[in-house]
Order: sequence, then C-alpha cells, then structure tokens
Amino acid sequence: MKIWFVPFYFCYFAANFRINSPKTLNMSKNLVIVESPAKAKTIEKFLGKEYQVMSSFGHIRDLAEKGIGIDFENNYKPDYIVSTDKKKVVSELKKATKLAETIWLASDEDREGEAIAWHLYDELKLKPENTKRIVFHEITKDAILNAIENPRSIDIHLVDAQQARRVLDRIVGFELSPVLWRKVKPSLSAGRVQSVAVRLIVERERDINQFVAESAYKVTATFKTNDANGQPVELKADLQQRFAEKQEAMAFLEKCKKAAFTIESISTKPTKKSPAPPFTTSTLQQEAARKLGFSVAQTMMVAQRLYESGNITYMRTDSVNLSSLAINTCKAEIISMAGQKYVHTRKFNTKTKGAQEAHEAIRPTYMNAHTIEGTNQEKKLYELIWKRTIASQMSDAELEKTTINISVSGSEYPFIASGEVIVFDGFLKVYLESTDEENDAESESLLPSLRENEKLTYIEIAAQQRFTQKPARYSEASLVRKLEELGIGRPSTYAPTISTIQNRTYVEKGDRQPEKRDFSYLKLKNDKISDSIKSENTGAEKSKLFPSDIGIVVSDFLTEYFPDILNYNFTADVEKEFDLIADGKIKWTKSIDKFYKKFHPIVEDTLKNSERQSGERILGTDPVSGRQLSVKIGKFGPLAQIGTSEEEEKPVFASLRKDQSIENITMEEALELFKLPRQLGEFEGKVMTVAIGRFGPYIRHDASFYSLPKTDDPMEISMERAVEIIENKREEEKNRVISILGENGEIQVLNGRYGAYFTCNKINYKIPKGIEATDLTFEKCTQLMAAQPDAGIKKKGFTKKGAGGKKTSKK
DNA sequence: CAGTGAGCGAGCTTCCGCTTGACTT
Repeated sequence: MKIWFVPFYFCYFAANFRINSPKTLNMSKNLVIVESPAKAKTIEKFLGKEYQVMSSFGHIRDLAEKGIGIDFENNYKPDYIVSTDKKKVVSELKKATKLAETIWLASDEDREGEAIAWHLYDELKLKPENTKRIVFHEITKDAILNAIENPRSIDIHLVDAQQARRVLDRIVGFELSPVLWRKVKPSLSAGRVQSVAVRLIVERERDINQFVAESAYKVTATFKTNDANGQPVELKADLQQRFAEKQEAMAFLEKCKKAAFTIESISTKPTKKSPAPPFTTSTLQQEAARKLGFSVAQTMMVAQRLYESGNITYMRTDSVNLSSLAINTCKAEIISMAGQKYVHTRKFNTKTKGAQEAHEAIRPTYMNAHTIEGTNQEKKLYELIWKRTIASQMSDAELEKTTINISVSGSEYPFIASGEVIVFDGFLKVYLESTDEENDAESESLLPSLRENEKLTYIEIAAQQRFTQKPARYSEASLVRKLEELGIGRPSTYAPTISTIQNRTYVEKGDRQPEKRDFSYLKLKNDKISDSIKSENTGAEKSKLFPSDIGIVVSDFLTEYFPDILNYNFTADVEKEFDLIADGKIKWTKSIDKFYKKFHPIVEDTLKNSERQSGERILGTDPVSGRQLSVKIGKFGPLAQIGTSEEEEKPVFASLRKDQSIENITMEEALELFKLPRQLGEFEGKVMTVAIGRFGPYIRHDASFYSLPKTDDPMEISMERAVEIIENKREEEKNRVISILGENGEIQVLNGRYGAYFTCNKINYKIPKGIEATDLTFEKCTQLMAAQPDAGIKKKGFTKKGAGGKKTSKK
C-alpha cells in the first residue's frame, strides 16, 4: 500500500550507501572523512580513483544520555558513547580505515569540526603515522588539493575548548532543568541558549505592556506653484517641527492663513547605497521570512534540499566570504548581463560575534544558473540566494537627494520637501534588502524642478496627532538576528532553538488584532481650520512570538536565582574562556571547575530555599462572596480562583481564555470568567448550558455538544438562538450520512465540510470529480481506496522532531 | 471532541551542536 514511498527513500538511501560503502574491489589507498555526505560526493569527483571519500554524518559520539555523563569525582572526565544512530556509520568507517593506507580527517575547520576529527581518531583507533588532518573553507579542486599538500595534526587545545563547551552546556542544562521540575512543573527545560531566548521575549512583552504612547502633532502641507517651465505643479512638504500640544498646532495653522511661503533654498547631494553581503544562515532566514514569508524551519528545510541537489553551497554558515572562483563567475555573469560598469567585486568581513567561518557564505554553486528546476519554494529561495550573491559583487547605486527648504513668514519653522532620484541603479537592478519596518512607506520620489525664492500658495495644511510606536514583538527571524547579535547559538541551532521554546510552550507564535485609536486632525483649507477626530488601526501583528504564562514564570524564576546564566553576556564571556583554552593558556578542566564550584552550590541552595513557583497574583476580593480572587498556573494551565485552599469551603475555579495572561488580566476580566457555565433554560425538558471549552464556546444539551459560531457571544446568546443552533446541527447530522456500504457497513459515504467523502477504518478518502456520491458502490469504493494509498498519512514534518525527541532507540 | 485544579506517591522528564534520518500514536 505504501509502495509509493519506496522509490524516494530507496534512491536516497542508495545514494548514501554508495558513498559510505568501502570500495573493496578497487581498494583505495586513501580514505578521506568529511562531515556531510553531499560534500563527500563532490570532493570524490575532484580527487580521482586513489581517494575514497566517506562521511561521518556530523558528530559520532556524545556524552552518555543517561544521567549527566560527566565524572565529577574524576576531574570532569566525560563519558563519551557512540550515538545509537551512528553505530552503523562508525562500523562502516572502521572497516574502511583498515583497508586504507592513509586516513585524511577533513572535518570542518572550527571547534566542533576539530572535535569530530578527534573523536574519529579516538573511536576508530587510528594511528598517528598514517592519519592526517586537513582543512579547507571552500569546496573547489584547488582548495582541496592545496589542503592535501599541507596536512597538520589534530589541534588538541581546540578539541579541549569544544569539550569545555559540551560539558558546560550539559551541566547547565541537566542541573537547571530538574530545579524547574521541582519548583514549577515536570518536563520543563532550561539551557544556556533557550533560556536566554525566552527571556528576550518575556522582557520585550513587559516593555510593550509598560509602554505609554506619547503623541505629537505632525504638520504636512500641499503647495502649488509653477515649475521652471511655467507649468503648474504640486509639492508636498513636512514641517520640521512637531508640536506637543494641540493648541500649538492650532496656533501654527492660524499663522499659516496669512503667511507667505517661499523657497529659501534647494540643495542636491549625491549619495551612495552599497549592496548587502552574501547570505549567512541568519540573514537568509530573515530575508526569506520578510520576502517569501517562510518560517525559520521552512527556510532551512528548503535550503537543505537545494544543497543536496547540488544547487547551493552549505546552508549552515556564519561566514560572508565568497571563494575567488565564485567572485570571478559572478563577475562574468554581471558583465554578460549588464555590462562592465555594473561590476564591483568585494570581500566582505564577518562582524558577527563568535563566528567560526568554517564554510563559505550561502551562494549558488553555479552562478550562470539564474533559476533551477524544483518545487516553487525551492525556486523562490534559490532566486533569492542568486540575486543576493550577484548583487553583492555589483556597483554601488548612485542617488541624488534633493532637499527644498520652504520658509513660513511669521514662523521660525520651515517646511522641508525631499526627494530622491536614482542616477545609476547599480546593484539595485537586481536586489534590495528588506527591512522589518515597512510602515514608513512614504517612498521618496522625484521632485519638480523649481527655483529658489519662488513663492508658493498652500492647497491644504494638516496637523495630525501621531503616536509613538510600541516596541515590536519578535518574529522567529528577528529573534534569530538578536541571538546572533549576542553571539548566542550557532547556525545549526537557530531553527531547533526556535522550535524548542515553542514545543515547551514557553512561547507561542500568534497574531494580534489591531485596536482602534482616535486621533485629532486639524486641517487648514480655504483659510478655514476644521477640527475633527479620526481613527486608525494600530498594534496589529502577524506571526509574532508571545510569551506564555509558564514562559514568564520560568524566566522570572531563573533570572532571579541564576542571574549569571540568564545574563545576555554569559555566552560571550564563556566564549572568551574557550578561546583561552583553544590557545593553550588554560586547562579546560580547570575552567569548568571554576564554573562548577560557583554554580552548583546555587543549584543546591535554590532547591532547598526557594518557594514553589505558580505565578500567583492576587487581584482583590470577589464582591459577591467576599473571598479572595487570584490567578495562577494550575495543572491544566492558567486559572482564576475564588477563595483559597486553606478555607473550609472549597475554592471555585475557572480557566483563563487563550488570549488572556496572568501577567495582565484585570479583576473585572477575571470575574467575567465565572459567569460561565451559564444556564440558558430548558428545551425538550432538558437543561441547556453555555460554556467555553477547549475548542471554544459551546452549548450543552442532553449530553450533546453544539459549538457556537464565532458570531454568537456566549454571554449574550438567547434561548431561542440556542434552540436554533441545536436544530441546525441535528439537521446537518441527518444529512451527513449518504449511504452505508459493505456487509458490516465498513464503508460510510458522508457529507463533510468540503463536500462528500467516504470513510473506512477511520481513514477518509476523496471522491474524484465526475463521480456522484450517491452512485458509489462497495466495489467502486475499494477501487478508489487502492488509488489513494497515502490517504490518512500525515505530511512529513521536519520542525518538531529536530527540536524534541530523537529517541529512536527507545521502545 | 468539551467543564479538571487531587489523594498512596512509582519513575519519568532535561542541555547544545555536528549531521541526516524515515513505515505513525
């Protein structure tokens, strides 16, 4: 039945198998080991028959998963074991090493890569006399041949820096998480990276809640005059000054009634715009989110496919560097496309904190391929990468910025009109980087050609009350940018980290509906000033990260008891320590010992002395019962509670709605929650109750549930309307079953939300166009089922797994 | 597919960073 999947997996597996299967028939003298199978495939082509290239698939060993995997009694000795999913790879590699004369360890040239080389050396029991360590940052024939000419030995100090990194992360994660299990809720997690990511989101939310908007009046004018050729033209200009108070704005408009408007000066200034550097993982994630609307995980999934199909270079990188080969092919491409004057080759420097630059920037493998074959998403992402890469080697754009200064007689404040003209488009011909702040869409355009001292008359002048903007919530991509800026996390972990904090429900991705806000609007026209109130929508957000109540409680708790770990500079500081280890200036175990001696007592102390955290907030007293009203996190999420458990009378509970938070729910809103469930009256002798459940508002009647449409308010709904909803649903139910087929009725033909379908063994099947649902027979259905082998199978997801469970070994 | 907020208290959960994996709740 699932035979359709086989060809895909088979090809995939066969390809990898070929790469990693020892060529026993033409025994190669040389065995090269790299990290990625796609890379192995490419390199093998460059090296010829004397070399066999295999892949380690990343790290082959890690700290033991059971327990902490560190021997504290024995100077922090790590307990390394081969990961279960790497056992096969390791045994294949072992076989191959026995047959080779020389083994070349060619893992990446960074801390993790060096450690991979060392683990291979150790686990495969290689001998120093025939093992060589080589590195290259770009996958070109020259670079690889050059590397082979210049082998070195494993840099044990760099390996030690990685061991320190690994052990530190294990200690932090595996000592902090159990504190949360005891003090907040089981199964929670904390770590050097994820906890700081959550803190950023929690603090941003606080900034937003505490934000008080200020307003000022912005004055804009439309003038008319004649241009240099005597043609009538209009000109828009803004007043430089903003007025804090309405009276000031009003007074200014009053002045304008009789004022003379004169062009005092016109200045033009040439400016330049330079292209952005080629993509790194983080900038690719940001641009794909802004330009294509991809989530961070989606971008990485599509990029992975582009990499595997050989269309782009490696997609997990922090480097903006391009190989000289790539720069040259860009140049050739630009010349043939646009001409020599569009070429301006550049070397970009990586400014990112903690960047390790083991790879090139993300770029197309072949610059002459402007597009590629593939899915729509693959094409779009590829074109984005192609444009960004090409643009990075193109000339600056030359612009001319014109500023017209207009004086107002009787006032010290001038109006300014400005416009921008592109004199030479340069890289803009291909690509312009987007920004997060798209609202300032007042695109500057060409201004009419005017003369100094010209007099203008106004058509209208308006003073509009404008408010300062709340800070924006993080999106997935802007959080990645912030983490990168702080040097926290690595290209390979940005997407998984974003998934982890969502899977642990610390953070939720969601939208915020806009709110209406009134502003006052003064307008001067025909020497009359009108004063009106208008309204605008504000605060709408889409796909942004919101902290949950549990996220807030956990973050506050950790920040209070472990301020050092939650400090935004913690990672940057330990990175400095790791650099000292890598330089051989300090032993890694000593560095860890210093940390642990300070950290562990705080863990012990917190376990002993801190209170259980429920995020409880007392809102006041219930006016009806006189008992205490509070909110806190309960076993099933945030709740409101009247009374306390100490009192004799048991407390009354009500769940918070999804859009409410312990942090800022008001007493009135909390009391509202207790008005449900509400008895509506009787129908057919049975009580109707209205309430809000997990799936929204519903009516309960005679043990059946009836969902309320969005248009009905559970607080307001009338008895008549409720009866109508119940009868509608019954009617639908009656029409749901079209026919029942088979001897035991194993197939049912039904009416659903999207039309007719049939179901068998809890799997739903489509009815193809042209077939009437009423004409279906048992035989026909069996045929249709055979034709839909993958019905009921969920689409494969990459996101959730990467973050959470990879416990493939467990039963 | 719907309202819970807890009792004997077993035995479990968890990190970050490399890589790609592959038959279901």
